[in-house]
Amino acid sequence: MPKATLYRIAPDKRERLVREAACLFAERGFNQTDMAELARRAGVSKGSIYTYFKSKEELYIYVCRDGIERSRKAVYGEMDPSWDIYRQVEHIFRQGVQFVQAYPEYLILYVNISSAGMERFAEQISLEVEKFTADYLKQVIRRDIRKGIVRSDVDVNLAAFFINSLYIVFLTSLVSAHFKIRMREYLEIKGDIDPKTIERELRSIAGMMDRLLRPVCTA
Amino acid sequence: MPKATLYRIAPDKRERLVREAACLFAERGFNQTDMAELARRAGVSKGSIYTYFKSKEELYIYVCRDGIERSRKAVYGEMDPSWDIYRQVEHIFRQGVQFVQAYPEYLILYVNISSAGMERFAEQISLEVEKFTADYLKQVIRRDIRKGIVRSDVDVNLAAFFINSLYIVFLTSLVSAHFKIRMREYLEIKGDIDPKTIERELRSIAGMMDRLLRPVCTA
Amino acid sequence: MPKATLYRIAPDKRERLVREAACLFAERGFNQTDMAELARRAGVSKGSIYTYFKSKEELYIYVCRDGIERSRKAVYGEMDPSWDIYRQVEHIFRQGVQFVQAYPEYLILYVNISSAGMERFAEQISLEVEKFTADYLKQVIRRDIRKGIVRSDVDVNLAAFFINSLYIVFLTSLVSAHFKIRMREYLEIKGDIDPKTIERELRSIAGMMDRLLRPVCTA
Amino acid sequence: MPKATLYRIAPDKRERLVREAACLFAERGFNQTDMAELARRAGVSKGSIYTYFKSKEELYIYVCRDGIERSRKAVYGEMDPSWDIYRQVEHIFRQGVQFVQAYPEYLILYVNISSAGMERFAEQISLEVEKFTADYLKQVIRRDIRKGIVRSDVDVNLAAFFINSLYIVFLTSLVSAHFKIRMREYLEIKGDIDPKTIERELRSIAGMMDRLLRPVCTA
DNA sequence: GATGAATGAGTGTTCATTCAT
DNA sequence: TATGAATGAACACTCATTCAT
Repeated sequence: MPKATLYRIAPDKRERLVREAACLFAERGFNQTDMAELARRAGVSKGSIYTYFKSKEELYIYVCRDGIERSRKAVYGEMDPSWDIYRQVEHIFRQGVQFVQAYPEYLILYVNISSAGMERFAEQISLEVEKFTADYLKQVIRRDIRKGIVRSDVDVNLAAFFINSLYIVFLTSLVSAHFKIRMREYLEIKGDIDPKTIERELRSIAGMMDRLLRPVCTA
Repeated sequence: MPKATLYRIAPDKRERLVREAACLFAERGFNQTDMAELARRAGVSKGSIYTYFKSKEELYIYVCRDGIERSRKAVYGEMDPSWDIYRQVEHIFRQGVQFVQAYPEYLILYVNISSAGMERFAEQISLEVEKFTADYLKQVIRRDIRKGIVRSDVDVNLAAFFINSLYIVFLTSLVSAHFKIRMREYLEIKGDIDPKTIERELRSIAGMMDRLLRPVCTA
Repeated sequence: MPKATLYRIAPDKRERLVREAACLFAERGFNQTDMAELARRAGVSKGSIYTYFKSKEELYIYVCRDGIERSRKAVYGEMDPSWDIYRQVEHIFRQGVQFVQAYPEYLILYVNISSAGMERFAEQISLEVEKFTADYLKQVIRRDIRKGIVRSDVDVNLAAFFINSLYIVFLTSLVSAHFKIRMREYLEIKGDIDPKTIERELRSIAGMMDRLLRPVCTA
Repeated sequence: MPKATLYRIAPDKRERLVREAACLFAERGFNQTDMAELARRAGVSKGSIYTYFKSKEELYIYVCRDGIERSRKAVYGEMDPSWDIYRQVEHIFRQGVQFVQAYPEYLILYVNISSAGMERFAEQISLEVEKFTADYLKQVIRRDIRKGIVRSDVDVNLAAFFINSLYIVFLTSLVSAHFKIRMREYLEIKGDIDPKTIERELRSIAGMMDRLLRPVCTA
């Protein structure tokens, strides 16, 4: 979707532009981001951006897709598909936390797609983000039902939906002002949300997964 | 925070303005909402709005708070506090669904507070929304632990956090373009998200609550 | 020119309105003065002002005229017309300084009539302010030429013009930001313009008057 | 202070903009000048103006400073510093008159800096205008005292102040509605203020200078 | 391919004045 | 007579996009 020109310029330059765009869009939101400011930050001219992308909208979509890819690589990249669902989910959460702390901008972009007036972006992007994770989780759950390590009466779709919902809320609580305040209130955290708290949450989420999916041990 | 004038005008007029504002803000987002269009829709002059509110921002905050109040009334209004947590949570979800279907704009406003560039609103509003629900849920859970109908090893804060997270994600899936697509993908819903599907989800959520909180029946 | 209503209200109220108007107009200028703010400061309603005056413009003119009258009373009120021109001019300057320090707003209003976009006010007010002083000075100078205490080759009109010019510039140097800076630069005044400096200037001006008007003493 | 862009555009375009701005600001005053109208008159777009200047205020200051420079060139440009103070002052007045008749807008801008609500401009501009003239006059007066052609008991600062005051009032009488009316009243001028009257005034002012500064010829 | 000057529609807010009560 | 809610034109400034160089 970006113009061919984008791929002809120095990779460094492209990377810088795309990264600055992600940060700026995440900082201000789509509408409030000024193409001139972006150009300045990225060290290119306003005109140049328009030789790479047809419009601000196209750039935005490109940046979002790029973010999805990066996060997927970070989260699923080093995962062994043979692990059981419990280990995989824990890995996903842990990698997600790490990615989000290094590159909060991409989660912010993800969250923004749900906000008012962003429907046109949702139409173009949402399905591609969600399909991958949904399919992935469902397939592992199904496999582990067959293996007998997930209860057989579990509704696979709902389980996947539920796992991912928690994932989203939890990660968003690390980047959005609102969700940070919310998490602090619920978990009665004073001061910063530190690694220890996060670790505790992660373990507790693992516990929940167990309670929900693991067949009851009947002696 | 709004000017005293707001309370001196005909209630009909005030209601219309505040309702139209909610809908328009939810439709377009804060920044993209044009005060002139709002005035037109509400049947008042642009100048008048500024005799009720100091600024667009103040109006926005007023509308958000008003929405919180309305939703609280709808959700908690007819609830009997003596019910057990399971019944109360079910009631909350059911009333939430109903409210959100009648007035989706207010949930959209809630969701928007998490988007980029809205941090200043989060600072003013988030705590007041979240505190109420957090406190409420925690207190009921605690009571029901004492009553022995909730497992005593449950982390109260995390349980409340978890219940509310699901509540938010589920309701948002009924109003946001992105979350609708996401839910349809996860739950493999073709066509509209109909009452039957919702009912099924609600029951399944109830099941989850049970599994998570109910003491294991050891014979 | 103001409406009859103005004279039917309590004198206190009228005085307060007219005084606040003078101060506010002097502070902000005609165009930047907000009738709502004036109403607030004067403790009356916006509507009321419009029952006393047809328009902001009419009020402005009224306030200017009122200021002229007040300054005239202050400057010429206690002057003995039988004094010679030298004594009278000194009295005028001295009283002018005093008035301007007590009520700087009126001189500011006077100065403003010369600014861009105020021509319509000049047309209504300038002549009435200037005529009085011009006539007065000329007549005293003429009388004192006849008395032989002013040189007979003096151009009466120019002398009056000159005296008044100095009067204006000197007094304006006590109230206008620009003219204060200017006077401080010329007279190398550090810090505030204090009574001592003013007194020195006044004496020096008296000296100038003498040198210009007094017949040369040929022994 | 203006943006670098201003110096990169065609000089014609810049000159036209700056001249139209001077005229319009002088016609309407700072606050009443509409940037859209200025753009129209200058034959550029509103947006363009903002690529040259950060704000209306910055443009105003630029125009004022530009006017000061132009007037200085016109008044002091062809003056021989070796002339005595009498000849120099006469030259200054004469050139001032000529400049003001060709470009009345710049004197109007100067006068406006003294009006209400313009204090922030005074703070930025007044000193730079006044310092030059003040220093210049004082230095020539001092030199001519040493030469014996100015009385040695003259207060140099006051003399400079006085000369410049007359200069301002006289020139302003040629451009401001109020001061025109005033001068006509004092000098009993019917109809226009024509070159003959001006010439008469100039000579009379020269006479005053003599009387004030020239050592009394004691035989 | 890169630049950055030019554009002009768009927007939040102000404010003199009116008029129903 | 007093009030203050209502009005809507006005206005500074922004910004995505274009295009000549």
